[in-house]
Amino acid sequence: MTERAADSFEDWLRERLPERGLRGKAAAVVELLLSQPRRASFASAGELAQVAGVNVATVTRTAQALGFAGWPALQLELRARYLSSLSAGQVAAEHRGNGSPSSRSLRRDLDSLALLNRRMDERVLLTIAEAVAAARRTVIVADGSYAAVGLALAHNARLAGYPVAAVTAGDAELANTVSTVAAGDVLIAISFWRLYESTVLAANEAGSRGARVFAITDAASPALANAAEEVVLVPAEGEAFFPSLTGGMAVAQALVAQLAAVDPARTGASIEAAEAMWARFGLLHRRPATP
Amino acid sequence: MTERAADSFEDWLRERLPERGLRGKAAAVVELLLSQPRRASFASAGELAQVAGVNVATVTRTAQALGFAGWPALQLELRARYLSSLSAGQVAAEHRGNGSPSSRSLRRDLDSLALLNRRMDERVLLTIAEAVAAARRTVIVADGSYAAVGLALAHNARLAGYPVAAVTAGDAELANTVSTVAAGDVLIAISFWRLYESTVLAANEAGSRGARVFAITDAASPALANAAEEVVLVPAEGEAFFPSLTGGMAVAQALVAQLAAVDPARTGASIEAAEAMWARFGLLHRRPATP
DNA sequence: CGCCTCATGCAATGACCATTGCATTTCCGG
DNA sequence: CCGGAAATGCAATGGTCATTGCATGAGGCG
Repeated sequence: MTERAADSFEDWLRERLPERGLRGKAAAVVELLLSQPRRASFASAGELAQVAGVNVATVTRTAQALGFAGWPALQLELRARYLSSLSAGQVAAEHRGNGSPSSRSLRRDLDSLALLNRRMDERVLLTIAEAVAAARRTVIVADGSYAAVGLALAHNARLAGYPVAAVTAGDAELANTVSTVAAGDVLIAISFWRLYESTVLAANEAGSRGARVFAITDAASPALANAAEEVVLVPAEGEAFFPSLTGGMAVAQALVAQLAAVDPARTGASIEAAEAMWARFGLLHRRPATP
Repeated sequence: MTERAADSFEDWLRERLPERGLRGKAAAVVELLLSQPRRASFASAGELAQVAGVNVATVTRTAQALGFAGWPALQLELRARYLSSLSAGQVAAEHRGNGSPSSRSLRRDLDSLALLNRRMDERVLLTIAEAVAAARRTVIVADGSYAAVGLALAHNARLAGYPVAAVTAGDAELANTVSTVAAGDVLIAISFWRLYESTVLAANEAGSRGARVFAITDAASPALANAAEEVVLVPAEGEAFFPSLTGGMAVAQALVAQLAAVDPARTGASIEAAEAMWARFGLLHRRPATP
């Protein structure tokens, strides 16, 4: 979907909300429709319910709260909007495979990354990179399967020469870490699909202690958006049950590239030091000479 | 669909026809798939049958004649191709950003992922997924920044219901783990850019103990290729100093998608158990009502 | 024209779908 | 804290789905 189309789609959907709003589970369904429009276009109410962690009846009732007779009626509208947001291509994609789950997964990740490229406001990435570069230290909060993105970001940011640590090992460590956060620090909260309570608490706590807070997420969760100075939205719609971390990893990669450009001399020196250490410890396998 | 995309789609479909061809009604179904790809992407077999003037059983049997298990399997492939044909032009046509490091990084990751989609031999992913599903247990070796990919793969494979562990914390732990590897196990070595000596040793050792060894890497390293039954090549060229893990993450995602399809009942039960546990521990944030 | 093979329709079957009434849970306001 | 209203889950229900065995029809060949 194009950026303008996405705004229009979201505006349209939010206009249909009842005046008193929606509570917990129904709101989760709406967020899922917004963050996974492709799935919403095809999936059964049962599948949507499973992904959103609600009962199938709630999907039906949410559709009705939005002014439709039921799920099929809502889905028809969602599908039409989703398809019309895709423009007719002028260049054929090269199609591979026979529709296996793995090839579908790769294709979906490609689509998500294309969307990410179109949507990304690089000033936000620049803001975050500069905040990290200027920070006393940076804490990245990421748990469960999101930990991978947090770890990669922290590891490479450290290689780039900055004091960045990822907290991925549970609530106790997170609480201990956040209790030391102060003004001058940066906290980056990474959360896709389902939002951990502890992540929200950490973001709010860090903010109230004067740290700058940023979020990398796949849905416009008000709880996290309220806590964060900037939010990076990343498509994370995956094949089957699992959200895809490919877009998140690409954002982590982009952030580090931007961070490395803030002070090239500092980053260069840090990398040289790391390389010297690798050589001293004999960590790397000697590649045979190219034939 | 564009003319060239239609030719490719049509070529693909006609290649799947049985050698002796199709007669009357089945041929009408195929013509309908070609002439109304959007309907083919969404409609039930019953609706297609009605439009084509055939019995619903003929739709199923035509799908089977084309090499699919049934209508849903064929439709999934048709849908993926139809959507790709709509969005592919966007992948190729739109270029964003003014050359900042972050936008160059995102762009490069998109190109890498497009390359990965074109090159990927999905039979290799299927082989690995089936090996993991049949294994006594699976060990993923990934260190340094590659740890992120290993952790994500292990975490999601466990969610899918399989005994998979990642070793990411250094040589001592790796040695201890490999010393327990035996026939019936699987070892997946993940290594990009620079190849850790310990990774090569672990792969060789596991192989000599009778385990099946697979590698996910960005270069055709003879040392690792010799040790591995199959090698998945992933473009990992990143912006600036750092290799990009985006392609690696996409492959991990694809593997888990394939793994989840090996025994859907097992994976479904595992996910249900995990969800019940999340609910019991009150881990997930309740989203507030949307205003 | 007759025979044989393959294609196709009919109908039974099991699975999944969406909806809704009732009971329970949750949230908000006093 | 309590009560009431709304949200939500459970389960029953009727409908639609896709598949497949059996019977019949169609087409091709001798």
